[in-house]
Amino acid sequence: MTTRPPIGAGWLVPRLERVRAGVRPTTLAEVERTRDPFRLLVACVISLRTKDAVTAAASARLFAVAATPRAVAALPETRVAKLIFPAGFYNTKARQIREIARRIVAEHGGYVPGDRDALLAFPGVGRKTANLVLGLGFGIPAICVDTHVHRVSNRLGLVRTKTPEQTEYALEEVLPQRYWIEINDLMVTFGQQICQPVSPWCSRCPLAARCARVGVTHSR
DNA sequence: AAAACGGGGGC
DNA sequence: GCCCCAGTTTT
Repeated sequence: MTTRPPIGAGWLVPRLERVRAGVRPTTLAEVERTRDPFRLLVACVISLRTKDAVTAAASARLFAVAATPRAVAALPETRVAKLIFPAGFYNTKARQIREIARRIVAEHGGYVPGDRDALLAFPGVGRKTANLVLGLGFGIPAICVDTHVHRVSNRLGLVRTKTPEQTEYALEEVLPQRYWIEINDLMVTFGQQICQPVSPWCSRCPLAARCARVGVTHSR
């Protein structure tokens, strides 16, 4: 039984940054270069169970027509649905997006609230979406755990958790707060390019030396 | 904790 | 056909 030295942020983060520097940004990352909380919020809702390229195209079409809560709230639900097609769940999402826009206008003076509980109260918004909006849109430290962040964190041995919410809290203990906002983007890129769900590229992974490889049976 | 939601795209 | 997808909500 060999004890592996713990992976510290000072070791981990520069290597993840190198991975990200080596690849062209994903289409969804381009969308999320915006700091506009409303666009981030809507793009996040659209992204649910939908591939990032489809999400990026869908949100771009919607924002070309309506990019503010007031403008989106004024659109008929069917119009929103047509604009975000072919994102998965497009009917459900159209209703949610419009309802979110309506409530931002009615309850928050037309501006996305920079408050986690207020964001979570919107339909279709969970911790992942709320934390991404807080981090990227408001600069409020938050770790946004999607499937990539959850899988990668556990596979590396950084945390040992069952649910994404547990991962969020565990990562807060492991990572200094200054990394909380960027760690999501870093790990997602890493998870897409190297540490894929099945058959990850361990042979070209800059973290392989200290990876616990939890749950990895086949690799390249 | 597990299933439902609910649908296109890629192979 | 079958499996995947930068989750959320309900049972």
